[in-house]
Amino acid sequence: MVDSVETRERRPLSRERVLRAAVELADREGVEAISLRRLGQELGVEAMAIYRHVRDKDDIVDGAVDAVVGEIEVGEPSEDWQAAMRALAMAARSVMLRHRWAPAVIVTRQNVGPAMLGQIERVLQILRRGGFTIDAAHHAVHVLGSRILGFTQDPFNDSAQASGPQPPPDEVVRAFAPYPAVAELAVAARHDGALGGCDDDFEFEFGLDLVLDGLDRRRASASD
Amino acid sequence: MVDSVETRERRPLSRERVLRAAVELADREGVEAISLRRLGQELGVEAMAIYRHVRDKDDIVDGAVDAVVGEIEVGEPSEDWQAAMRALAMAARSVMLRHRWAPAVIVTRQNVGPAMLGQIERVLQILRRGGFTIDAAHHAVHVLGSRILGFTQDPFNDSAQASGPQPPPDEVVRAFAPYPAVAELAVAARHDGALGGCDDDFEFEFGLDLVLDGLDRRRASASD
DNA sequence: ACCTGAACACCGTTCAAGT
DNA sequence: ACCTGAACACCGTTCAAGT
Repeated sequence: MVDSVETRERRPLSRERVLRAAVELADREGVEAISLRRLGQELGVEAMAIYRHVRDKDDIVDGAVDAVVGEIEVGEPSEDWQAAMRALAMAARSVMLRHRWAPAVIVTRQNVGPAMLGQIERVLQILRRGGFTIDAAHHAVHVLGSRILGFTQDPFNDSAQASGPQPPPDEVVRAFAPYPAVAELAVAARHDGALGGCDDDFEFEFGLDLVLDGLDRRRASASD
Repeated sequence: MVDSVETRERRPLSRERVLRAAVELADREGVEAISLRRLGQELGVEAMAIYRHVRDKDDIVDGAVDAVVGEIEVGEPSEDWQAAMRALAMAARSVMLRHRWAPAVIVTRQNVGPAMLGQIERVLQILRRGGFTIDAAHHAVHVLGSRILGFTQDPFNDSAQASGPQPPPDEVVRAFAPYPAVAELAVAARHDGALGGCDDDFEFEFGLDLVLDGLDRRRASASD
């Protein structure tokens, strides 16, 4: 045993250890309980020592959220895209039920960590393989959003964030190298910024009409 | 002019005045900016004076949210339930775009103020008049949820809240007198608590399948 | 009756100082 | 190199005291 749990858990303060403590604390007492001082206490260290390993409190909360998203289990997706999406959604849900504070926090922040990006990549791949065009997959990601998946922010998201000097496409591709489907989408949606830069009004109405259609179909089938 | 804007706006501190200041402050600087001290400053009063008119900070935030929800304009709903729901959703959206901090806050808190209750009542009436059964309307409210309407909390909501000694049905009806459709639903759903007491797993899968079906239909129509 | 001052137990964050 | 003490500018909330 080269690296026992004990040695990994004890001594050297690390970003990972801080984030793990934050998740556990939030699980026990809610996100509100997360504070530098409290976390220090939990880790047997003075609060200020934590600043050596994280930028600030927001960094801790974002990191804790991404750690939670990272817990979502991911077997090889089924061939049937609906079955694959359903399995992913249920897996996401069971994780969020273990960390009930997480969905609300995800919805508040617009930070997208690597785990979240990984899940978005997974969703896009399932959809693309299922025959969705880039555009259709894009809209689908929005509809599935935080409500169904618990790991995408969105509601009334002001997509104005992604303005400013835009990096050239190839740079975008390089940054998103581990996430090819996300990169593909980012480039495709480039007319108004990489990812998140999209027509909010359209996405909203797309989701709205999808839901209204679905409800109407169920209403009809129930009253038959 | 019996009650000019000046006299209404100035002098006597009131709950309404506090909430209005809170909404304005959040609009300008985000929810984070809402604090007793800051609000006092804004109102030209010492922070502690505010406690005469609100219970605590949570009361202020909940009140501010309900005030925002109250801004949603509500003409006489169209005969066609889909058109009526669409109009309501768009009205809700435009309000939430004026108060971008609100949706995230709504999602966090499980408090349901009178304005929110009024909107739920409206939704239920539209659906019932559109031919939905109580059950179907119930599921519809969940699906429309915070994502579409911006004024219903829900995501991964632990419905365990409504346990404990249950008031008799007629008392529920009395409390919900101004909201007959909500009352109807509350009584109908009483097997596990008035409103919010419902099978979360079922609601989740209902919404999930509705969205997946809708996406599949659109994917198909796009690739034809 | 309504507002205030002072106090308590907390925050996030910085930075010079310790080892 | 890594952690700490002390400090700053904030929090929510209570309560005795002022008018």
